[in-house]
Amino acid sequence: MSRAARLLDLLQVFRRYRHPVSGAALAEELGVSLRTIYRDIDALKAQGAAIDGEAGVGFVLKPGFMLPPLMFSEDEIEALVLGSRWVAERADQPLGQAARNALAKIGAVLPPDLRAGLDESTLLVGPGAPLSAGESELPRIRDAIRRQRKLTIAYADVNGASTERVIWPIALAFFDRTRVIVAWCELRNDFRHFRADRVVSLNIETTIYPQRRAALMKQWRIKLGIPLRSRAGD
Amino acid sequence: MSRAARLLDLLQVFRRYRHPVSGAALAEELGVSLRTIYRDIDALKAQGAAIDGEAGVGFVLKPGFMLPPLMFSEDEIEALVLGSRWVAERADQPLGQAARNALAKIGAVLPPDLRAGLDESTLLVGPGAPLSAGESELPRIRDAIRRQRKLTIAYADVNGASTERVIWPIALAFFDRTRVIVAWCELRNDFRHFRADRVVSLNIETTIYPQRRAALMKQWRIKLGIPLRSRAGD
DNA sequence: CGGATGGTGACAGATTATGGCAGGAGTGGG
DNA sequence: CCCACTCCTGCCATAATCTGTCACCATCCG
Repeated sequence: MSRAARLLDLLQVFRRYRHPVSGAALAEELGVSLRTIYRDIDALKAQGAAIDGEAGVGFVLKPGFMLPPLMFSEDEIEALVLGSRWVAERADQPLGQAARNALAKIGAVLPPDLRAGLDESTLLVGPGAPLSAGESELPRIRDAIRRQRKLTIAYADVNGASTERVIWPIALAFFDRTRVIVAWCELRNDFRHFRADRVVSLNIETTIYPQRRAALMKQWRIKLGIPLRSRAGD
Repeated sequence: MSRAARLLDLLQVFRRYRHPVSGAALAEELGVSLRTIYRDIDALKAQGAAIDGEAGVGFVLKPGFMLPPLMFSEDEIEALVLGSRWVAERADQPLGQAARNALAKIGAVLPPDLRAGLDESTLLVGPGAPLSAGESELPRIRDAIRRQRKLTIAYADVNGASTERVIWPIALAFFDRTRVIVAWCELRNDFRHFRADRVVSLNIETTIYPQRRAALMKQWRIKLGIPLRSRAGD
């Protein structure tokens, strides 16, 4: 049996047992040495499996590795498809690809009658202006936001003069024609907004900025008087 | 990338494309040689995947599939949240609500660490122009499209002159500032686009229009020279 | 027919997987 | 405290595999 097959088997075994399983038991079940089991589990973890190993207990696959079946109303499906199409059309390439992947995954766990709605969806998104040259860095900007890393940018202001700044990026706002980075600016010691297309160069620092993003976000919202909005459930 | 990872990737690619994909395309997407793709597909088949290969056509993963898809990646969650926020901001009220509801359902099946990403998501959508008065009927228009019902509308053209028409609505296109109904117009006997904000009044007829929406859609796409787009990966 | 595409076999070289062993460290029970 | 059990890591030599390339055939389509 190939290793790839064994890894999938291993997942099935985990889904079968709900209780902790010892590595030795897995080794015997799969006909392979204990050392190999550890390596396989490493491999699965590397692919995002939430496998929990406790000394003296065993391994458990925490729920959430596989996508469970989902049920949506027709409106909800249309909303998801429309939103994903907009992302695919207007956001950066990796994010657009992610939108398509997400939709495909949802489609795979949808009951067949609803799945048709995914393909046939009748809500279209008009084409957007292509991202300008400077915006090829959007994926890295998103990465810096996510990991709360400082960013050194060369930024051309409205007059074309370029300044170099260290900023703490906390959000990325999508407008019809521009993308704007929301950040704390070390130069100004205040929140500032930077149009992504005016970012001339960009470097992600290794240092994490000294306040939590959520806290900064809250301050920013207060400063602008933006109520909590665009939340999942309100 | 390890082989096991690539096999899972391959499955996801198949889920994304719903149409036959050539081996060469897969090879390029996964950064591997064509021969290896054939070997990988063999491996997946050996594990029970129903992958159909036809000469001159390509490969398709038949929805009789296997393993449920993996959990969403961080990018995918961000894409879903961003898309839903856009819908909540720019589409009509019921659809926006549906977007939020869908997100809440997705949140319910997310493991805690990813769940946080859903709530804290840092991608924002700028406010859009509020829907104009005439667009309060968008939900009913969507309903007519979905159920393939004829629609009688009073439509103000660019000069303000109003005409009454019977149309067969097949899609609704979202632009930055306007929403446009794509329909077959009985008056003109051809496809026409109607700005939703110029629809003065609207009545959903009980009769289903005489051609299937999908067929009309195809004709419309051909007429406009729109390739199948907003689809996975092209 | 020609072009595109699926499918197979063979081979050499690169890469990876594997088992065994040694040792560390945390948990739970006596 | 000790002990049994377990997770976990590093190392290493050997075995297995994976991979790209090339050649060739089969099949479908216009």
